[in-house]
Parts: sequence; structure tokens; C-alpha cells
Amino acid sequence: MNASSKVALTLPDGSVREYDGLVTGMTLAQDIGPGLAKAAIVIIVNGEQRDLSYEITSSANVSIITKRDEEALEIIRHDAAHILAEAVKELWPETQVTIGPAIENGFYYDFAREEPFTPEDLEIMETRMKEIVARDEDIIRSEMLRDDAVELFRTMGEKYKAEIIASIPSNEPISLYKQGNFIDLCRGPHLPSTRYLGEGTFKLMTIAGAYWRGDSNNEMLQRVYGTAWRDKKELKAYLHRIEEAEKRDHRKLGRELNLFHFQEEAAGMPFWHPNGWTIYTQIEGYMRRKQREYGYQEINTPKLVDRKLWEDSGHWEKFREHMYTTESEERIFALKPMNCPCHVQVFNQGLVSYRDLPLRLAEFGSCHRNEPSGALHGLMRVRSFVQDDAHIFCEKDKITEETETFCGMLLEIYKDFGFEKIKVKFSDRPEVRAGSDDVWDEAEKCLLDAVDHVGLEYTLNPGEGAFYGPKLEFVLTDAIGRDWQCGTLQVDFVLPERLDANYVGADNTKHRPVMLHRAILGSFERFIGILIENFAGRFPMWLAPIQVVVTGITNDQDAYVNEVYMQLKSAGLRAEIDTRNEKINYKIREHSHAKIPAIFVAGGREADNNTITIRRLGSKNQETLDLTDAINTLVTESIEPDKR
RNA sequence: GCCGCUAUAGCUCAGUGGUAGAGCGCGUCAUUGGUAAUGACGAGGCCGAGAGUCCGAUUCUCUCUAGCGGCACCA
Repeated sequence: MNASSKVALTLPDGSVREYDGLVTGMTLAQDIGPGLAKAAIVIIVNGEQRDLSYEITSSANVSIITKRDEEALEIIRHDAAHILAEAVKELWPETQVTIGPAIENGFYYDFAREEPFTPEDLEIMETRMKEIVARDEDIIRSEMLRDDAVELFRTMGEKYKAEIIASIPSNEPISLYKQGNFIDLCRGPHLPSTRYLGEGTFKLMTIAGAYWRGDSNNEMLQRVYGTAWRDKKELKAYLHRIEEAEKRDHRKLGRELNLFHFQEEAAGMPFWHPNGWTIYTQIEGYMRRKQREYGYQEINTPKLVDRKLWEDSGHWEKFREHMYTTESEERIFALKPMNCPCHVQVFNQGLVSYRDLPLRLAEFGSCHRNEPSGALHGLMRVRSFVQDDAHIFCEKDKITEETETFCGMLLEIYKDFGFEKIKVKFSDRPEVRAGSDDVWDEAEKCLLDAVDHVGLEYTLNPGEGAFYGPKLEFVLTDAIGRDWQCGTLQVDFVLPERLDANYVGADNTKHRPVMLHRAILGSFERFIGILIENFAGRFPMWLAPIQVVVTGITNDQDAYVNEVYMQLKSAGLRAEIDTRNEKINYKIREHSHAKIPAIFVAGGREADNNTITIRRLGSKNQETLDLTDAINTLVTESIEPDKR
């Protein structure tokens, strides 16, 4: 390179600065202004992030990233991971480092070490990290040939690091970063020095196990999770958000609102209490009406089925470990993990004509899957559950139409539950699959056409389809921005074949129908879990287990309170009466904690005038209404969304 | 399934090598109070299950089970 050649740097605002010879991100930032020089952390040169110390050798478009910028977060978190690793190496030199990326909301670092880290160790690590930040160690980039780097890390006893570097394809120079005595392989870029991470902007969260290279055949490493932000305020806000999310935890609310419980004797299988079961049956009734509206026929099939059927369907071979089995009269039976084989049995009874298609068979199918113990999580991952399952048997040329109608139905239903933001994921052919490429081409096109017609945007999950056909997955976003995959539609060419489903076509010969597996809620259990967290336990009227509680100011109003209660009941409302000898403050507090949407209060005035004072959940306002009007208002509010 | 942590009253949690405590909740009594906790008294525990060490285990050790946080899995 010619030291005297001119370098022209174009800034985002279009202005150009010219330099003779050596220029780095830092020189540029200093030239623009001392404020920027102080805030700058990384420079972007022709779209690529570089260290501030990077020497720009030819003319380029550049921009400077400061701590204010959104991109800064990832860099900060990545640096936090490095500082964590440095701290751990200082404290426990025998520990080996592996990888430590930035992740959503923070970072982690995986360590290899005989002795497990303890929660106390977390505090020690965090304290040391703070010291390293205060030391203001320069973070210095260098390059080394791959093979030399492998050798270096081997000598240092870092066999995992050496393994990673050895797996980099060519013997190209790779970049290393050094801060203090800690050296790590890293693509960068990094902050200029450890001080930039800041004070009070990061926190170590938990210790967890994680497999080396994410493979359960490998040894388990110890992962330390942390969170890091641009400033103290952001960290505080994040910790606050976690606390708020914890308050919505459906396991906690399930107990508090007396919805369901779990116990040791039936791990992963919910016991529904009256309150929870009210929500469940409300949803079931709603779904039943929607399905009827959309031309589904509801059926019900056995939960316990002979092994033979599972062998025929292919489940015995593929999903055996996840199936519960039992034995009787020398035959082996399995609890169904899915409903599809049974639905094909219903389809197969008698001859089906092409005139009967599409045949839509729906079942609130009770399934059992022996999930790995570590996977269980409240209602979100259970071993016994009920799907809003259905199978559409149709001719190939009806896939688009059926999918389109399904998408419309699904959007309507999600909207009724208050979910308006829906994403679609499209999974196409996997490597290992059944069926010819022609058939896959056609099926994939059918699904995409349908999604387009409905006006949904989709993202592609390449190769993630089932071995028997492509699929659509529907993801909803809840009130605090979390995504949940609930709905699915899967094309299946294989099962009709395996279970020999056929129909008589217009040509009077047998044909193979296509089967569309589809669900909207997924499982009732999980969907209710999502609803609990979405509403934070404050269910809309139509779902609320108890819609209204009537109570008096004193027991002098008991007769009137009882009268109101009877009227609420006969108006079809889920009402409770509270004539306990307690003060009104106490009762309001208690029923508010129970998240009852409406409290009817009757004092002497109300009893005399045939009125009632309503207090709504979450409001301190009171409204006194004529009793009949008040009841009618609640009745209207309680109408299920599909009946409005 | 794997790694780590946890398991004491209905709930939240304290505690000890000599068989146990608080607050809330629950029951009784008094109080009848206009919108987020009235007071007094009382009942309630095989200290997750099994084994071991010990004169003695809720406490220490081991095994199991379940829960929690991750990882792997999720047809």
C-alpha cells in the first residue's frame, strides 16, 4: 500500500473527508468531534463492522456506531461474554473456555470444568468482571495463521478452542483479541477497551448445563448466562420486565386463581379445577361452534388402540419411545399420541364417493405422549393433552382451496381470543422424505398460493417439513411480545397410502385422497397456558371462570344480595355470592386479587332502590345502575365472540 | 434424557444432630364497617419417598421421585 495515497471517507450524510496515509476509525471520530470520539465504539466500513483501531487503507463509505445505536447492543454483549471468560480464567485458571456469543437480551459463555459452578461463584465472577471493566484494559486485535492459532491454544491447554479453530476450513489468517492476559479467537469487532462495557450495565443471571456443540452425545459444559445493556436504565428496565413476566407465569396464576394443579403421581398431566375447567369448556364450546360453521363433522375415537394400527401407520417404528403402552390378554395397546390413524379408520368405513369430499373430521382428541422429563413445563409442555385436531380428506386439486379457508378460519378464531398479529412459517421438503419431487412441487405450491390469496406474509423454514409433506405453522404474538406457535396445517401423502384410504372417483375407480392435518389452538392445555399469560389472569368476560361476585356492605342487605345473586344466575351468568361477615374493603380486595371482572355491591341505598353499584376489576370507579340494566350489561358483555 | 439447584402447614418462606416456627389463608367469637387487609382466640406438619451413619436424623450421606433454570428433544 502506498502511504501517500489519498483516502476519501464518505459519511452517511454524504460529506467526504480526505486523509493522507494512515487513518483509523478513531482518528476519524476525533476529527468529527470529541463528543463522538468519546461515544464511538465501532466503525462500519463499506457495510462491514470493524474495530475503531482498524486502519482504513482505501476510500470507503463509513459510519460510526456509538453506544446509542441499536447495533451497539450486540457488540456490548459480545464483549461482556469475553470479559466474563477473562474473569473466569483469572479466578479458576484450570477452566477451559469454549464459546460465548451475544443472544437476545444478553450473552452466555460455555465453560468446561470438572467442578460445577455455584450460585456464589456467579457473584464472585460478576465482581471480578467489574474489576476488569475498571482496569480499562485495551482490547487488541491481532492475526495469526490458523494452524499457528491451533498450536497456540493447544499449548495453553484450551482443547475446545483449538478444536473450533481447527475446524475453520483453510489456513487463512484468523483474528484474535487480547485483553489483559486473556486471549480469544474472535471475528470481532470489539469495544476499544473493557471500560466501555460500563458500570451497572450488566448482570450474571444463571448457571445451566449445555452440550458441547449443542449435541447431546457430547459432554456437558457449564453455561453462564448474563444480561448486558447500553446503560443502567436499560438494565433496570429489563430486570423489571422479567419481574412483570414472572407475575404472569401461568403456573403461579394457575395456583392463585385455582385453575389446575399438577402432582407427582401424574407428572405432566394437569388436574383441572372447576375454575380452569370452566375456561376449558368455554373454549371447547366456542371451537365446536366454529368448526360446525366451517363444515367439520365432529367425531370421537378410542384413546387406547392395538399396536397393530400403530405399526400400520408407522408410529410404532418412529415414535415408539414416546408412546405409553399397556398389555391385556396378550395384546399390546398404546395410548394414542395423535388422532390421525383413528380418523383414517372412520374415513375407511364404507365407501366414500368423490361427492363426499372434502370430508372434514374433527375431534377434541385426548392424546398422551411420554415427553422427556426435562421437557415438561406447566401447561406449555405436558404428557396428556387434548388437541383441536381435524383431518381434511380431499382431492389433490382442493388443497389450495381448503388451506385458504382454513387460514381464514384460523385468523377469525385468533382474533376472537384477542390475537391480531399472526406470523406464518412455511416448511418445505426435508432431505429424507416420502413421495416424488413432482408431488412435493405441487403440494408446496398449493400451500403458498393459499397463503398468498389470504394475504398472509410467510417466512421460509427450509427443509423443516414433515417427511410426509410440507407444512404451514401459525405463530401468534402475545400481549408482552412473545411468540407462540399454535396452529399448523400439514399436507400428508403418506398416511392415506399406509392405511389404504381411498374414495371412488367420477370415473368409478379408486383414488387416494390427500390428508390435511390441521389444528388451530394446538392443545387446549397449552393454549390456555398462553391465554393465562397473555391476559395476566384477567380473562375477558366470556372466559372468566367467575364473572361477577355480589356482596353487601353489611349483613342487613343479605336478603337483597341473595335476590341479586338469584337473578344473575338465572340470567346465565357465572356468579358467586359473598355474604361473609367482613368489611367491604376486605371483600373488594380479596375479589380483586381473584381477578373477578365485576363486583356487585349492595348497601342500604341499593337495596331500597333496586339498584346495584358495580366495581370493575382494575378500576376504582363505582357506577350505580338499575339492577336490571346492570345485569343486562353483564349479559351482553359475556356473549361469546362468535355469537355477537 | 443430561447438567445444576430445590423439596418444612393450603400458599410464601424461616430454622435446628435432641421429633418445628412466622406471615397470609382456614375455623370460632366479638365487631355490621360504603369500595384493595377489624380484632381476639384456635386448629393445622410422617420437615417429598426409601435406605445408611449416629444413642438420637427434618438437619449429615446415598438412592429415588417431583419441581425450577438451561441443554437436548418436541411426530
